[in-house]
Amino acid sequence: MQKPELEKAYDASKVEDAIYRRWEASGFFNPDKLPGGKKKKPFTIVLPPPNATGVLHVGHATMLALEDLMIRYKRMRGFASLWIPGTDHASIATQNKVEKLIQESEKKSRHDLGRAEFLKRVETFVKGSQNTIRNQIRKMGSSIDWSREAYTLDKPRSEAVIEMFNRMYEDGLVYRGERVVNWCVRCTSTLADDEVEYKAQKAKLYFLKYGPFSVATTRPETKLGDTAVAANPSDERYKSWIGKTFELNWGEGTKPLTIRVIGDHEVDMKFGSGLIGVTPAHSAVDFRMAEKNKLPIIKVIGEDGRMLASAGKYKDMTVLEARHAFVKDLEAQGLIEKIEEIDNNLSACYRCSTAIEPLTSLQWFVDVNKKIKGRGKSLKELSLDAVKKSGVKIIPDRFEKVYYHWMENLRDWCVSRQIWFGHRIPAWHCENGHVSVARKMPTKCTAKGCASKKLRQDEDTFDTWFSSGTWTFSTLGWPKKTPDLKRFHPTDVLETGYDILFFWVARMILMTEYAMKQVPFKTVYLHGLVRDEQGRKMSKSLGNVLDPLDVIPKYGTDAVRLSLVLGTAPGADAKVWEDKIAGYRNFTNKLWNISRFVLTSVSKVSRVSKKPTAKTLSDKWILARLDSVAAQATSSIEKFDFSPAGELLRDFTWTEFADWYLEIAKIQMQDAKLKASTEKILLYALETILKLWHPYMPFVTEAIWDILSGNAKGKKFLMIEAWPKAKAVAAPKEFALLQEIIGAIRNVRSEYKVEPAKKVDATIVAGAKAKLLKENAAVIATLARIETLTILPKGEKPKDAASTMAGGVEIHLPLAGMVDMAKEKARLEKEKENLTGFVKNLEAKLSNPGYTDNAPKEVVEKTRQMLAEKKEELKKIETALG
RNA sequence: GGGCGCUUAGCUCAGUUGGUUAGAGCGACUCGUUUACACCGAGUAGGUCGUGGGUUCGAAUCCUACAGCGCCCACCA
Repeated sequence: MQKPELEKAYDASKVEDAIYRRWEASGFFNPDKLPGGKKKKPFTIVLPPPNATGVLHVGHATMLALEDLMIRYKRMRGFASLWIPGTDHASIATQNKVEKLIQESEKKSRHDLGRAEFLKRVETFVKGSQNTIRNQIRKMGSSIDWSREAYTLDKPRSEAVIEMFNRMYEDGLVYRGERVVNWCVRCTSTLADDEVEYKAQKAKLYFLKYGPFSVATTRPETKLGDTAVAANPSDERYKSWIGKTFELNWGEGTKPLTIRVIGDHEVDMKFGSGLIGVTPAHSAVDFRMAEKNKLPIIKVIGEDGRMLASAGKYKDMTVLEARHAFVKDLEAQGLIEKIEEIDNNLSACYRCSTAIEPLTSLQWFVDVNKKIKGRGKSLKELSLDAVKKSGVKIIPDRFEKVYYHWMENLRDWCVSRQIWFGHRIPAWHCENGHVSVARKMPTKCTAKGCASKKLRQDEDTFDTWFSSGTWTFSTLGWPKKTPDLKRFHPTDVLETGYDILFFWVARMILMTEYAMKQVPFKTVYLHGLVRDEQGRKMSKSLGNVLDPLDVIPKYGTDAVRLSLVLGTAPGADAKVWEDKIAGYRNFTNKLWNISRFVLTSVSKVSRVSKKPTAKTLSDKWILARLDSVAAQATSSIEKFDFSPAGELLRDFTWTEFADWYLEIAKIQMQDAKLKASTEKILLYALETILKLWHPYMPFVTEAIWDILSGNAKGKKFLMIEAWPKAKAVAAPKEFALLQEIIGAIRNVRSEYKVEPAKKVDATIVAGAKAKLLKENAAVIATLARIETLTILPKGEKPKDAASTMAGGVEIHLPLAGMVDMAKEKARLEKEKENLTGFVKNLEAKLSNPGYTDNAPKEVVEKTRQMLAEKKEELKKIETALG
């Protein structure tokens, strides 16, 4: 065949899109279409569905790079690799985004548009987002099965959500109740406990005259809804009061309150005055006290964040307005004793940062503590068992503890949201106030003794995590018993950011254990946050956001992928910046040029898949290293150590293969006897290296593969080639000697400022190693740029020569006229000093019985050998110095 | 208030179960257009491994206390 032509520099932007199209057209992203695919063992990953709120950021790029790496690796290992794509409707996030857009462009609120029109707008927006996301996923080179794409709000997933809720309802795990919930005033919706964020702030602690007491509070306005005051039962100051009631009057325009004094062990005697004004409607803790003590509940804050009529003259004021007005009025009446500044947490909505109002509301809850019929365990217990007993492994494992802690303290999950965009709750209210939960709208009310036909569906929608919690099995067809579900569930790996361990990972485990009686995945691999070079979070306001779509055209997808995978560890935040990507772009180019050299210098380009025979020491060395590297990389990848495996591959490819073997191959190919075997080794090594790199940098490796396999019969994509199988073997030590000698000569040349192009003579006094060195004289001479290389078993140091020691042999470079003898002496003195220290060190060690008695025999033996060698070297240097 | 993580060369990070005088990439410096690659090659400099104590023949590695940075959890009204 013709010699292939390769551009001098690899230009990723010219080849990537075409390669992706060919991959996609091949159908191999779908495991069923792989040769023999139906019989292969499955390996499944579900893509954590990106929110349909817009574009993917560099965190998503990390996720895609890691997941594609695993998927491609397993595909090459012979698995039916299935990676399922999809998007998440992300109810609150998406609704907020669209509301903002409409507000900006049309100055209209969602209420101005009405539910139906608003939802239409959201759907249009989502379709656009999904297209952007699909395009970005393709750009990253993701070998994902587009034929199985899902969306959390499409029909099959909606059916799954409805089925899930109905089953839970039938099992008595779902209830509707009035509880204190986290209420976002801006979103006008509830939030789950973990959807609330806390921000440290300075707050004023007001000490109020509170009937006969003094009560401290940071939220005076809520005191208009107090129905009790709580003291620690062992607090001597208030003990006698417990059980008594008194009248509390906050002044004109407010309603007098009847306050009961209750005892509660949760009250901290040391905080404030040791008393808590109990506001059952606006504090979860107070609500529990109210339940225990059967206290009345007075709601003073409404769902719009304004005071209710129960707040008297403060009605319709916002919470903050009411606080100011109320404090002013109290001051006027002399009811404020003092004001202190304290540190506390402000709770805020995780989607819009608005302050959260705890308030009572009638909502749907999932009971996590109730034992499930026929299972004997609660959802919480099942979820704990999944990790403790059923073998869900979390990487890094410290997150297992975090998971347990969260799950153990989990409270009932409020799943209803007052959001328009999402799955409507499958519950219907009748005119008589009954509720019917069903899979589809019933013809009449299902409550006993009621047959009302006037039904309207609950206005609320589900928490977005209630639907994404079904992701591993709803994407495979549940509740239908599909072949996919049977074959690919449980999935193998869930790869996602540690920031959604609770939101999503925990919920998936909970819902899957319930619905499937299976774990959703066997391994959870958590990646960290991507930060900028200074370790700051990337954000629009800081202007430090790195957009994958900006850097891909510049450096290529492979370089971007490498920069996100190498130098990072699971669960640890990673820093990424443009120069780092540029560095990996250089490496892609290096690999390209390595290939360019191999493919253009061999006499015939062909596949060499079987390990060729080694004819020289260098051949033996590179083949042994190749085996070891393949074996080590494989075992690292199996352990999810992607970064170490990649670094090993990079060091091997660049340093050992390119800098050493390619240079040696140039020499060997000059030798007619070695030409053919060297070429074979080059092709074999290149082929193996491309395979090993493919999961990390799929584009450049596939591009080279395409040239390498030319028009060969049965040509296949590298993507579906078999992963190299190899056992680690020890590389010949003799090669290290060559490297040492060459390095030492280069070093001396550099010290004496011998121009790299200039050839000099050299004499090596090598003792027993002379034979070996003579066999490899060409390699030494060429790589060290020696004109006449003399290798002797014994000899004297020539005059006016620079000398050095390497691997136990003496090297003399008679740099006539170039050697400054004083300088040469100084250099040797320095080396002597160095060696003397080292030898002393070793001797001290060996004369210490504590060491020789306790250390393992091999270690001691190694030290002895080292000492002998170094002593020998020292002697030679001393001789040289005269 | 609890818990977790990090602290190794100017920067980003490796350092497996404690065992040569601690490594890599980038950056710096010196030299070089050797026909794969200047997105390159050869070489050099640079670290008492956050601090104090302890265990050990031996500690970057194990224990302990402390400091700095970061994160998570929690009902301090």
